[in-house]
Amino acid sequence: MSTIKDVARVAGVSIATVSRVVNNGPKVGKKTRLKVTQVMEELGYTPNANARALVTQKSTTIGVIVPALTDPFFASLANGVDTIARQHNMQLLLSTAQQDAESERAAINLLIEQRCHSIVMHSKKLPDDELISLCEKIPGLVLIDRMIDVIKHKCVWLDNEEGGKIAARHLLSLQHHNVACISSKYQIEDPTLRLRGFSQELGRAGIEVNQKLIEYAEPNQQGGEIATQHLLASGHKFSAIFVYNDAMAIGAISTLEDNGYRVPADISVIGFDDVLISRYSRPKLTTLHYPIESMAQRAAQLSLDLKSNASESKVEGYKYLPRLVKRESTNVKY
Amino acid sequence: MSTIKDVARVAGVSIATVSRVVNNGPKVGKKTRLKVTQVMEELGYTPNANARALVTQKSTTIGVIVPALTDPFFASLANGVDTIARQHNMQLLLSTAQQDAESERAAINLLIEQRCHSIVMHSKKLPDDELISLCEKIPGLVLIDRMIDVIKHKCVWLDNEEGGKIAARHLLSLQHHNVACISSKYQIEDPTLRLRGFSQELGRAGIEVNQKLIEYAEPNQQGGEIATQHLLASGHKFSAIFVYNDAMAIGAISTLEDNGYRVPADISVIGFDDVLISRYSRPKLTTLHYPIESMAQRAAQLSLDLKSNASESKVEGYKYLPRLVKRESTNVKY
DNA sequence: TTGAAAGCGTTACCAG
DNA sequence: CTGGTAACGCTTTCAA
Repeated sequence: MSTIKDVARVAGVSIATVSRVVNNGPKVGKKTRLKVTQVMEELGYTPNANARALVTQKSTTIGVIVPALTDPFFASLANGVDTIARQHNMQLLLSTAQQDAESERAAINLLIEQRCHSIVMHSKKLPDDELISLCEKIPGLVLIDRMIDVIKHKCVWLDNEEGGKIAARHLLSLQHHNVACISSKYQIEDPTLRLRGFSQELGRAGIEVNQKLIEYAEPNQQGGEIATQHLLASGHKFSAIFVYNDAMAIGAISTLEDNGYRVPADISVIGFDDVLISRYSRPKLTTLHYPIESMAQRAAQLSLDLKSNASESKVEGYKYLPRLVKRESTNVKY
Repeated sequence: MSTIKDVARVAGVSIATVSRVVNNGPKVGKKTRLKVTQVMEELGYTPNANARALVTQKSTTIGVIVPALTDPFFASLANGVDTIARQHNMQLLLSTAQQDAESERAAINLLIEQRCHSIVMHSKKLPDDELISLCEKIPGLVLIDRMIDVIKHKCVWLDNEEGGKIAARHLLSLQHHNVACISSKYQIEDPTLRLRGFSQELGRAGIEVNQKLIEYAEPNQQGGEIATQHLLASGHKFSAIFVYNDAMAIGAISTLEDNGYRVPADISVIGFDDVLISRYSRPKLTTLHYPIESMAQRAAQLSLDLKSNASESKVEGYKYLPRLVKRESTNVKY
């Protein structure tokens, strides 16, 4: 791979001149510029970004940390960051982290080694204090889907509690008073908050969620199926289910129908996230839209801003609200 | 951000020694090593990958070029590469390309600038010759989902034609003799090959596909809906449809049902790709599994191999076969 | 308008 | 076992 020196030699100029041409620098004779351009073409010269980054101390790369791209939710997240990256002629450097602290730590370290311009990180497992000191060390670091009060201004998150409330209001408006819940067995923040908001709002209407009608399972389709079987087996009556996410909701619907219940005629089901499949399932899923792609764009933009004018940006952080998407899986209680 | 020099100074040793410690090099006194490690910790030192790459001429990054991560198909592709990357302690550098030559060209250039270790590229629009010369220039470049004979050994692709044949055989085995086809209006390689294989195999059974029963549309759900409307409106009889991809197939099913046809009782539908939604749709989609994740892993591994022993590897390239996944949308003709 | 040279943070070779 | 030093490919003063 030819270097700037090769070009300089062949073109009969100094490397400084070549550099100027490459960077569209000013003060280059028209003839020189032409000659150099020609030689670059001829030699197939491509500048070395590493060398550039080294001397300029700036990279054209935005780091992203997510669990895995196979999950459409995280693919959208990455895609959102990519959108912003492209607008700034930058590229994504992806570092995937398992769902454990050690792995998240490794992922961020790799990104630091690469000296990314800035970083958008999805971290559920690293403790607050570690994230806080990381934020101190890395000006362009932004946390997505996580809110830590001290570093609020570097966070972009969803109001999960409000999501639960919206779901509750929707079900209430459809006259459902006996509601079941299917939550994630991994009681990290999100499921807890959603459930809390949901219960609170029902409480305001004078309805208490029967603890026996709350099931905890793996947050996937199968988990939804199992949880629903339990619910059904419990013998308690309910006319609607608030489910932790769409995959579980689809599992729930499938089990419900297998047991002779029609959705939404007999039982209403509401999911969360509004991932792709919720539009393809039958019946189409009523769910809460999680604007992850916009949030990711916001996060990416924020990371860029933080890096450039590390001083200002008095923003309080960005809190997003989920939005009810009424489709077919909920209906007024018959 | 502290550098190797800082560490050396504080630890009272030379940078050469620090470098040895960082790289777990041999010949370092136990005490020295301890001291240095300590200082590194203290200063929060992280080696600079750019500087490293510059001097060692090797990067820890694998480049990937795909259209966009929002498409689950490409997300899986990226994920496959990531899996291999992780096994080798490398990271993904993502460069997204619109579906046009200029954009693909830009994407690959960015990756070359970054001096990735190797590259897995999904390119549908760049002309063969350009890709061929690119392959000459970049030892670690591998093409996925594309087969160019001259550089076969750097390609990983699916046998689309065979996919069409498999679909034909399946439908034939279910006694379907009047079949319609829905193809993509973008007659790039894939749809053409699938259709060709399909027709050929039917031909072998003495059945000719009625040209009036072939529809071309946008390769998405809506396209599938529109194409199906046309099919229905044409007045021709058919008991099965071979659809270009799953999204279109789902659209087809939905239109069919809206018009009073039951799937598969009245009409069978077979898709292609086996993306996530095909398992969630109702009825669950019979389709041809496109092993994109394995293929991506293979491609990534190949790119790594090509780079290390550029000489050997007499492989003829990797051709993958789609596999029939029989679910619920096809059935024997009543 | 151009060139010379310093230096970015590392590695790796050669001495000691 | 340790240190000195020449690269790696490039940008950016400073002079000319």
